[in-house]
Amino acid sequence: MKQVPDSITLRSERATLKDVARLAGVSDISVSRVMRDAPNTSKTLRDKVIKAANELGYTPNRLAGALKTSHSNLVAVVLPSMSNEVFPQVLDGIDSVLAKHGLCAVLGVSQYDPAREIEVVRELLSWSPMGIILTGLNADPAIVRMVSQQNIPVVQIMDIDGAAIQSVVGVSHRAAGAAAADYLFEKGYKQAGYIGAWDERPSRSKVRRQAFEFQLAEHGHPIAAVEISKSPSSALIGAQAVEKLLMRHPDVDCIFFANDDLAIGGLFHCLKAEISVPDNLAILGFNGIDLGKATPVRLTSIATPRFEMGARAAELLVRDDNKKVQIIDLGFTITSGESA
Amino acid sequence: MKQVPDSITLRSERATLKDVARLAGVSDISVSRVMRDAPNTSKTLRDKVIKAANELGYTPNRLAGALKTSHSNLVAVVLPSMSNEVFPQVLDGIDSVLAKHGLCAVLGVSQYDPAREIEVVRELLSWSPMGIILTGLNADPAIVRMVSQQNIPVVQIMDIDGAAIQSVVGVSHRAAGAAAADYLFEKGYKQAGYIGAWDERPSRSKVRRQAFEFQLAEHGHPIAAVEISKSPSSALIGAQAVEKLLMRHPDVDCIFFANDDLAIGGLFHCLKAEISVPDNLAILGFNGIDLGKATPVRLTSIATPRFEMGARAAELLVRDDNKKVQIIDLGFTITSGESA
DNA sequence: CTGAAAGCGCTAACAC
DNA sequence: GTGTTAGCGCTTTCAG
Repeated sequence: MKQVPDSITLRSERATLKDVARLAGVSDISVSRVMRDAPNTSKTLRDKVIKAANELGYTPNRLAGALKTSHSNLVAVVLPSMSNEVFPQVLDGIDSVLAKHGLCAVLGVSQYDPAREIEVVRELLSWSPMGIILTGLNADPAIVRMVSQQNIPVVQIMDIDGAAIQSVVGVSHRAAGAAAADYLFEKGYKQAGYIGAWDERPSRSKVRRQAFEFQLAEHGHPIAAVEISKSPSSALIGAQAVEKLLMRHPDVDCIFFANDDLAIGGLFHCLKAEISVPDNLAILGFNGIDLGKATPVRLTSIATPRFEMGARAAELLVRDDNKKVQIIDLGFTITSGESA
Repeated sequence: MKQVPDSITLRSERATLKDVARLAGVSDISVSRVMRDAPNTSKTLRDKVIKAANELGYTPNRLAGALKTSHSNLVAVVLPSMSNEVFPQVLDGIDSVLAKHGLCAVLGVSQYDPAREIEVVRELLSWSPMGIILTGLNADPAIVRMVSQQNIPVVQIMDIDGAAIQSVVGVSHRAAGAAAADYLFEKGYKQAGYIGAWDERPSRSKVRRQAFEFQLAEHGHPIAAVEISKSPSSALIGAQAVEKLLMRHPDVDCIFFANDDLAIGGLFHCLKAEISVPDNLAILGFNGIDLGKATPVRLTSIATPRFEMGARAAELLVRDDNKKVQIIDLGFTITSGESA
């Protein structure tokens, strides 16, 4: 089959460093040096190279560069879910810092599936990222092994209660659960309920609930009712759960929710059913999302610094030069709403 | 400086294909074939290779593979923002499809900054992604040039009103704006207001507003009030904007919002200020987020298929084999709430 | 300050 | 079915 000669077709293939070198009349390596802002390049050389590069619309091929140097500007980010607002905000924080440093996030979403998480990590590591961010501390041994072999910085986020691979940026969910119990106790509530969702797949929510229950018992008022939905969290599920819980336990005077989505749904249910909040029923959320500041009855919640968590994790990756392992507890704050 | 001999230290460097080949007693290429499920490999060979690979914890180096073949399993995804719930949901849809095909998203967030978007695209393209997903149709010429040079499938999402680079998956924001006007007109409202935010940085919102205004005028009831906040969208801003707008234009009987965050904030304001919705003021949102289904007064909104938009875009990238350019209008639906 | 040579780890194209 | 050869595009030596 006769082909149209390449020299005549104008369809420009991606220019390589060699092309730039030829056009600029210098050697390959000089182009490489200029493109990387390496030292030892004269102004005249730089000008020639940059002119040629622009003319060709040259984009360095990071594949080749990274292969040679065996480090890339990619950062592997493994998150369990994208469907509530928590992890996008964490990712936003991560990206905000990576962007400043010319780094790039490669994303893996495990959907809370441990087997899938292993595959995702394997996949991401095959790109020789310069670092990896994992969610949670309960990483599978296979994951621990893989990331350790790569000799790159590892930061685990969200949680600080447990054994870390290297560095950690998170909050104590055990402490948060206990704090919820303390808060409600101090406010004088005696019949606490708890509402969760998605069968507690996010294991951190389970830890919070258990700490909550434990601390309630310590105060002498053990938990009165627990309602865990099978569905993923949403306001609608929260509303339904409150209705269900109150039906079975009308004496409950306060509810701690696994997250604000559920809590806001619960709040909406009360508004509609004319249950006075917090007088008839107090509502305490978890996460401290912005929306809670705008509800007719402002939501009281345990606020976690999600954006900052991502940002700090990314910062740890970036300047891991000297200082090694760090455990950073970002803490939580109880936001003063009107619902509890 | 004397170094500890490598042969004595146990710190395992990352195993290469060669290492596996040596251990398995076969040639490099055989390992390569097995790892890629390439044809022409006997069962015995496969067993030997897989055993050796597992023993060494071998992970293929995609950098090298992609360099050689000049196509990777990376997909570049460029989004303008991560801070509301729209784009995370789109990303969720994208990832859900990519994951099925062993592909991996490399993320770039432009923060609605055109200059930054160019840099982000350049950065992402330098990784030779197998395809790229861009947000919106108003791509900078520099971006058009760069992606065109790469000879990879390009899918632009969110919008369909305009000139595409290749394929498009989105909705017509012009039509959505007009539909909002029609809907409110048919319901009998005569004094429409509009509330937007963030100086209309998401240009699609501006298109909606303009179409809304145009269509209102067509119906003989030109827009009565417009309030565009400088702050990013949030429920709080929506509440404040409604208050401000009503102060200046007490006669307004319905408001179309740039998005549901603002609309829900507006709704909350009305609940608090005891403005009856929709009797005293009708509220129409945009996006159709889940939360609107749980509010005490359910939100009427123009729902867009965000997850599906991402998913369909990813699907176009994956099986772009034969069929070339496609323009997919996913359409919108007016969700029947109680607020308008 | 600039260039020449070598090779990162993998895989297409061809032998056998 | 399996192995050999060559080279993807870049950057790290090491010379000049």
